[in-house]
Amino acid sequence: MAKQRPRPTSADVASRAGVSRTTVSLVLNERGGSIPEPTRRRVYDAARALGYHPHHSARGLAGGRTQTIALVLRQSAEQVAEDALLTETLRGIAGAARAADLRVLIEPLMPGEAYSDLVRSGRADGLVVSGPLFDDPELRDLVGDGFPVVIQGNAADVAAPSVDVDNVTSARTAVEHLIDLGHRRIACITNAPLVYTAAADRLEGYREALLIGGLTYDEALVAEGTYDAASGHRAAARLLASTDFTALFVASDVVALGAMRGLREAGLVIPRDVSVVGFDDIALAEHFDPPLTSVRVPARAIGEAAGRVLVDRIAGQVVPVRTILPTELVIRESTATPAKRRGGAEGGTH
Amino acid sequence: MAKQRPRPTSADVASRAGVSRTTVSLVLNERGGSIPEPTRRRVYDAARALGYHPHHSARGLAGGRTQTIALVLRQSAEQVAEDALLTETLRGIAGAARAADLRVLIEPLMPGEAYSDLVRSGRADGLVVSGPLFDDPELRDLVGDGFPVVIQGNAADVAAPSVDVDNVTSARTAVEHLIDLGHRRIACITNAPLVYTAAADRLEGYREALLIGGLTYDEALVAEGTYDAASGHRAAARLLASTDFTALFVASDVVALGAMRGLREAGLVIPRDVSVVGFDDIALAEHFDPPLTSVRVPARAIGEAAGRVLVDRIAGQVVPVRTILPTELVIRESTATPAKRRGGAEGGTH
DNA sequence: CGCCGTTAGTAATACGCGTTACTAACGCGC
DNA sequence: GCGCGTTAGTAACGCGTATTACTAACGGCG
Repeated sequence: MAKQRPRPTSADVASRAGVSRTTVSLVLNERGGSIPEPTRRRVYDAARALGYHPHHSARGLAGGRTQTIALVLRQSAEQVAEDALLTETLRGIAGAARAADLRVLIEPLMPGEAYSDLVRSGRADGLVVSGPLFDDPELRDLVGDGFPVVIQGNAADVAAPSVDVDNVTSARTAVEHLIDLGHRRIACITNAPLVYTAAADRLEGYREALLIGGLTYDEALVAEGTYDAASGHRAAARLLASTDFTALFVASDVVALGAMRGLREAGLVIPRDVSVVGFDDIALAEHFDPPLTSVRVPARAIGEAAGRVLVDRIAGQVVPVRTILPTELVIRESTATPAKRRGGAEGGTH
Repeated sequence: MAKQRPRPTSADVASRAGVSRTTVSLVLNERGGSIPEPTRRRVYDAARALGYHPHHSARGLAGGRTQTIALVLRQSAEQVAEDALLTETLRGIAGAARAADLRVLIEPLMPGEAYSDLVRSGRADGLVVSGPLFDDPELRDLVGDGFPVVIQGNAADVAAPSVDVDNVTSARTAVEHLIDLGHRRIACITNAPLVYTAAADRLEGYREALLIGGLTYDEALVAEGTYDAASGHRAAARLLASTDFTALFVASDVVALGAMRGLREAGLVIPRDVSVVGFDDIALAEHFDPPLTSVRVPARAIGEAAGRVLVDRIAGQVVPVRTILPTELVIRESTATPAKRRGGAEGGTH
């Protein structure tokens, strides 16, 4: 086995085509504007005949480019595991990268771990950083040094281009839908601890909707979820134990599924007793029981946009500082007008 | 901005430490067994002081190694999108790679697209190929040439080491659970078209269980799913329209969710009227309504094992041809003993 | 018609940077 | 004083790309 044929080099192609290595390089990189068709063809033919593929490392060494971008996952393991949209985003990035003949490296990076090896060793030409960042001085330095970085999510205080949805407005729209239906006691379960900007933003949207709707924000109606369905289950139980409400906004479909289970276990029927709105519109949301009203986040498009912005940035072009993609509230059967009072003290203004 | 300090090279480290580049290389790669501690320390100190990171491309060019493995996703876009376990597997691979100081490149490869660029350009030292392969001559050639490849899934006719679960036995166990509960009319919805070995194997497990249980295999009880929940929904509707059954084995949790919805829409209650068993045990399965009995597939462990085998293979060690990881049937509330016949033909009309 | 400035087309060469033979110097034991 | 092991240095190598250099053909002009 292991034929180990010795990799054709550009010199092999050159001699077979009867030209110099320079010409081979120029032709194959489509840079030799002045090279006539016949020569070109000879080079292509020779390359194909030999099965020549330029040696990636050599090319990287010579050109200072690795044709690689890295997707840095700055989230805990559990968080990634629950991120139903990550695969889609990844595909989007890969697609955009592929269009520019780049490839994608995955770099899970626990908080505290450094980017330096990845970047300083010249392994990637640019970074898509996914996930929240409280304060990330190393990342800021990187950006300050002019290294191409795109943030997928809220850029916070880092001066890099970002791609995201408008979490505040999206959440507001979702909650406004509940208000429009006539709900007055609307609870909220966050998708993550509030140190994460996405979570904070969605909660802010919830507040804004209440404000606009003339309702008062009540801390007792807010519970914290942590990425997974189990946390939604717990949060729902907590809320049910301490207060009552006719609608529930959960800032993540995954968490919402757990919450729905919690409601059911309390004997409540969705949407008769409680309406539920989720966030993300994961593929499964449509098949929940009942199908979940949710905010559709265009994960694939986010990935594509992030990839494209990074590619452009690497190419030295001017790129938008901020790319905000639209969301859409998908209304399904988990939301309805509140049931007529079943005679209880329902708190708040009637 | 863009300070553009000019990357320290090994020569910089060498001169700062007062040694030669050779010594730097030996020390930093921990290969110079004969270099005394003081020299070693000087090199380390100099490297740290300068923030030296060996240039990846240069290293690859010199050493013929790229310290990179590629995860080749040989599935359609939709399939990947629905693969709830992919993220976990990816993390497993990344973990194993990291432990050997390798990184992971993602390569979505539509059927028909070639590996050659990736491999012949020396971009990766090895491949984890995920997803089914009907007949893949190029992959076979690669393996024949001695290129390190690990198959995640059923290796089929390719002579590369593989990592997988035993789909046949796992499915059999799941269906046996239904039989043990007393079910006699057990339907099946596949997770994918049967050209995929995993799908075929799971169906085979279903058949075996019936056989062992003394039941006859009835084609009318089998419907084909295609990765997503919607297909499960359709398949369930089809089954309900043409036959009746008291239990349903769905070879994918995602598909099962759709099927459950279909059952519900037909007015059936799970598990009272129909028991359902899924496959994969995705994180959400526990929160379905009712919580879904399912076969737990250790996705993370599969990824880790695949990564580890590949790493060892690249290092030239002898690796197991086949690694089969155990599954576990997780029994939840979606399965129960069949209801006493409520008066005759159950065919959806009660 | 011959010379010169161009330009097109291709070649020669240097370079990027770490690794790895191979080589040399050094100190030690015998 | 010789041989050996230890320790460090020299030089070549891997392979493409960028830059500079050169050659031949071509057009214009005197």
